[in-house]
Amino acid sequence: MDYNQLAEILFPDIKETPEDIIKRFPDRNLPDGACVTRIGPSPTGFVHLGNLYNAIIAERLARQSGGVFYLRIEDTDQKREVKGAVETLINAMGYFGVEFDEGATSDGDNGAYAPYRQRQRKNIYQVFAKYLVQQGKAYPCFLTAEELEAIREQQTANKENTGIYGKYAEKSRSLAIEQIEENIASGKPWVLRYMGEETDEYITVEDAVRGRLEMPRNNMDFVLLKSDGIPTYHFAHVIDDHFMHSTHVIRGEEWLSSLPMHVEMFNALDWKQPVYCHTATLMKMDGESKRKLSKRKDPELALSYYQQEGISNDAVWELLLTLLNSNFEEWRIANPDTDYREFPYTLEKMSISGALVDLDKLRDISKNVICRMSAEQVYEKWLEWCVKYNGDFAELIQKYPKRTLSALNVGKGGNKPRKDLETWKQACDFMSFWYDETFKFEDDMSVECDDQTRKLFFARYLETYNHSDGSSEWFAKVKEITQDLGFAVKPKDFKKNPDQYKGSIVNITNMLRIALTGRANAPDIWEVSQVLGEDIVRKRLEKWI
RNA sequence: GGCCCGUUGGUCAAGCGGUUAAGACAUCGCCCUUUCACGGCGGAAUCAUGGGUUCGAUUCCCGUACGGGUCACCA
Repeated sequence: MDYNQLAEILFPDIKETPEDIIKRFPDRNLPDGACVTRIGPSPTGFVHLGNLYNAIIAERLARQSGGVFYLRIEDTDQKREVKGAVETLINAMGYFGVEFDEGATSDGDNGAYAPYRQRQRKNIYQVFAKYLVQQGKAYPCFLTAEELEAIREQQTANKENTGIYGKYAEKSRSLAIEQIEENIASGKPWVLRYMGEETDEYITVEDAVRGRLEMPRNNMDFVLLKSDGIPTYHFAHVIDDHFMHSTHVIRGEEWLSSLPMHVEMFNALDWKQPVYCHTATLMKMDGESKRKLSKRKDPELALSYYQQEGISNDAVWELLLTLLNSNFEEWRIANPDTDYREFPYTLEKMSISGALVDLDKLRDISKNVICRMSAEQVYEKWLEWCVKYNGDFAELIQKYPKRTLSALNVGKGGNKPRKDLETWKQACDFMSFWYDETFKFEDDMSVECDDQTRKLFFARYLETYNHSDGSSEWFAKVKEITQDLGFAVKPKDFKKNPDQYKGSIVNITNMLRIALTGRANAPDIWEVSQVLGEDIVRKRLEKWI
């Protein structure tokens, strides 16, 4: 068989040579040790936690080494493409603070290795497809879907491996050049297959997160180019990561089983393999067992879930970092105020078993993240979220900016700040008592004491209330009333001799707190009163007399 | 089914042949406190399993079980 002739029949329009392509995409001029990484999502419109997880690794590796982090759109499957998906992806990543140095942008491409959308790189792939044909390493295959199906059935029945290899490849491989020419002339669809070798060799790959991997060498005649001339993932990955000069390929472990194909291609083209980093799959607890997070069953898989729930982007990032590097939490405790971007991320510390996404843990991280922010930052981020997801509350915040800011400062002083806010969504609920518009009773004060005591207390309280009292003056008055009402001023006294008192100061202050804030869980009463202002305080308490 | 990957408390995990098997979240108890929270102290709770190798295995090797992935002209 004359491979050059075959190549011309298959790719008459391809005039460029591999050398031309090599010239178009010269080496990157980067310092030693700089990592070039990327994410290569398919534009399906669904961005999930796993995308972010891998993106963070790639981003960290590149940024920490002074390298490049880019976005490549793997749109080789037209059927699954969703309009606007690239923009959705970039926005979602941007929300979580992931920015690209180069690559696809919402309206084009940015960078010297463009295009960054695979469908636009068709020509590049075909140059190498043609080259492989010339080398006798690839051939056209005219098998129909039905024929393929029949082969698969036969293989399943024989308990053989499925796929095109060995004797199953013979029919296509043995086609005479005249036959191929005729098939093409008559418009029969064909795919380009790699010429696999029958072999029982093993290959070893040093995976940067999993260590040494051993697997059987590829023996499959896998598809390089689909019938529309667009490459499969396998072929596109090899070509793109070579010419975009990726040093590290970070991807999920579901790619592990196709690794032999990729190794085969790098060898066939005599190119250097990138460092592979196969990451663990994110899992979820389902009843008794762990399972992979699924798009349909688990809303928390979608990145948009975290946005809707108002979970701060920093919190999600920190959660992922704790899953990614087991020493992150230690580092965080040692460096409570440092930006998480300063954390020295390493591949060696990566876990290789599937981590469970623990929403409890996320809440805890989120509390701490928000606690670390200044009131101004909280104000800004919370408002930003509200504008998008809770318009009513956004209005409220903007109607009372001063009060909101003061409210956010309550409990912040001292070295043991309160950690009331978990998420922006929860903040709307927790903060509702600061505004008459949203004030409501969540707890019942009637359990604290009888109606008469209540009336007496509030009457006395308001009578003696002086809004300009300091915290200790104010509390002295509360204690005085408490005592006069026959309640224990010290909770311990009540504990010791419950019969001697009608109750304890705890009941009184609980009642006061509920009257003022509508709930038992709220910050310091005096501070709250100061922020609320005398009018509101009086108005809320008067009704209980 | 073939091939591949994995398995330390409820969860995330440290651990690289000899440890009282870290730490975090959750949970429980106590303390602090005007409540709640915050904080502090403490408790309960883990090496899937059977064989080797070894003076000694959570750690190394083999088998088994369990979980996961993959076997497309999807990525």
